[in-house]
Amino acid sequence: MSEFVPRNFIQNIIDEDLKENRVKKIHTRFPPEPNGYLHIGHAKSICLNFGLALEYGGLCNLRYDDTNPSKEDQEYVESIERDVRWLGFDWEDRKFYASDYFEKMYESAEQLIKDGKAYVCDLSPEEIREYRGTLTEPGKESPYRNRSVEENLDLFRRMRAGEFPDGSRTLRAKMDMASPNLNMRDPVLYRILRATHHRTGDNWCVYPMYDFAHPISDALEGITHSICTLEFEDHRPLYDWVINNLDLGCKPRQIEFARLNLTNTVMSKRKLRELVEKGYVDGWDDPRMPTISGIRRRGYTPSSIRDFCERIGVAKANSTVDISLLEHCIREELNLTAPRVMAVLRPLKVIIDNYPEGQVEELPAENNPQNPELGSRTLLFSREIYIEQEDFMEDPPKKYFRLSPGKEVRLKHAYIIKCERVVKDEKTGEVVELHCTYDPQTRSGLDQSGRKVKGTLHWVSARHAVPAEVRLYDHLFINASDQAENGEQQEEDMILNPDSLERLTNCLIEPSVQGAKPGDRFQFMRQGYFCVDLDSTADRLVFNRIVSLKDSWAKQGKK
RNA sequence: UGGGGCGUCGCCAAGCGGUAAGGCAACGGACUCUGACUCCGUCAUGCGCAGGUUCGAAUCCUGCCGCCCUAGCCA
Repeated sequence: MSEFVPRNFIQNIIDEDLKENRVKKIHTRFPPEPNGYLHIGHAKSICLNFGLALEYGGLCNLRYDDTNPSKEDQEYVESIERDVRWLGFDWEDRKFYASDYFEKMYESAEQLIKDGKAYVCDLSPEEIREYRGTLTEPGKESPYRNRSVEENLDLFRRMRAGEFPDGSRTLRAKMDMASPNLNMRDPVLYRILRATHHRTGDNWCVYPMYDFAHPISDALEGITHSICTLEFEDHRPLYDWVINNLDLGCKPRQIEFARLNLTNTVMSKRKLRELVEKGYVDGWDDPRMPTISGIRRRGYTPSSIRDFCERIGVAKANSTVDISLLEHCIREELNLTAPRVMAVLRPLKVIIDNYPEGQVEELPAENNPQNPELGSRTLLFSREIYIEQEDFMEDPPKKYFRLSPGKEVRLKHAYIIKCERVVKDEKTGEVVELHCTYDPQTRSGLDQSGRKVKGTLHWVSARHAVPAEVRLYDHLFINASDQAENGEQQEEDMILNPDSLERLTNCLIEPSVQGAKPGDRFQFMRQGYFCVDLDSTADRLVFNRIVSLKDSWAKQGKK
């Protein structure tokens, strides 16, 4: 984990608020709408809000912003809680719902009416739009704007009582139809909506709008810093208006920051939903998805995500973080914690002609050279083994230091072997088998020969290896206008990567992985970090590639 | 077009008038029984542009330019 912890502008604001005694103890909240699955962009917000509370010895609430029953569902609240917990944060007994405050919000609305600051408007949605004006022209006042307090109160109560059809009337704040900020042109506070709410059922047929509900929820919970994304910047005057025109005993401060964008993926709920619904991925938790559930299934650790969120920083400039930073974070952690194991993904048979038939040798192998505490295991070596197809080339390029005819390599933790003969399929010409000889003097740890070879290969014993399926993942999207020097990548410029998943079903892995459970992580030597998938069964393991190892040889090839 | 916000290395991002942190990526090299890891080195005379103030400006002022948000009874 990095020790580098940058201070961001929000921390500066909080420091100032503390210093000036505007607040004594900070209190934040993470306010998702339960209408979809959380993604890594939400993780940034979660880490920010809970992280700030932790850092300053304050509190952070979990609060569902459930003011629109037509879009929300209980299914989502469960997944949200699982995800926040998985990330390592705890809201203790502070799980709230905006819907908990519906009665209080309703009372607040009546108070605004009594104060002459809100009115019931009979304009249709289309009319409201017309009356709102445009970016350059001021709006017109609603003909219902000057109803008496009594009439407004009566109408509003009857709205609540269900006397009017959906959409027929609204409660609006009396602000300024000429404001250059369209949000201030008498915004709607309440609408009539007959939909069953996931918590309040059919108790209500009027529901508060976000702009009214959010500041009230914040104030009621004693939130000191209400952190949201940039698009709400224009709503801040409205947020403040609600806070200042109601006596809620608390004046939270709204602060906006830039949401996270990542290269090679999409983040909008709409596009993620589309991937799922059109079957481009297997579900919300498909390991290629940037959802928290997808990332978790892929094999990322919570700590690597927290590290990532810390490293990307918090600022107000729109930005797109290179996904290689995320990959760096998980590699860095797993390098220290993941046991190493040998797995052959695309097997090529090797027969060691001078190795005694039927002999099996036990070879000791450390589980993690970076971390001796992870101990060691015993490998089984025999006459027939498998190596990786790409570790042999009949006609190798310069600087290829793997196996080729007449050349030598070391088998990791075992012997140096030499390739003597290549057996090919007569029809296809495909290499099907290699015959090699080994040098008994070169056994790892006991090597007296003093011989040096450039290449070291991973391998498995044919008799002892266990079969497995391995799923290789690549970026979900590639940039169509690839490597455009102009930097920032737009979601629109991206096309689905047709090779984002490669399923290998004939993999062979050393027997020590037997008994591994879903979620267990390994480094497959020379290949990458892998995680046992949920699809594994008692007799067949399935692995997800979390991330490959860096590969400077592959990079050579691209030049 | 009104209003709001933002422009510091390929990507993030510090910096708050005293002479451009750091991370990722990239590129060299060392080491290596993982072409991994690790280590060493390179990578902004420059902070959107142009003027101005100042002994001194990424930081202050003026004017431009570019990008994002905004005309839901969504959040």
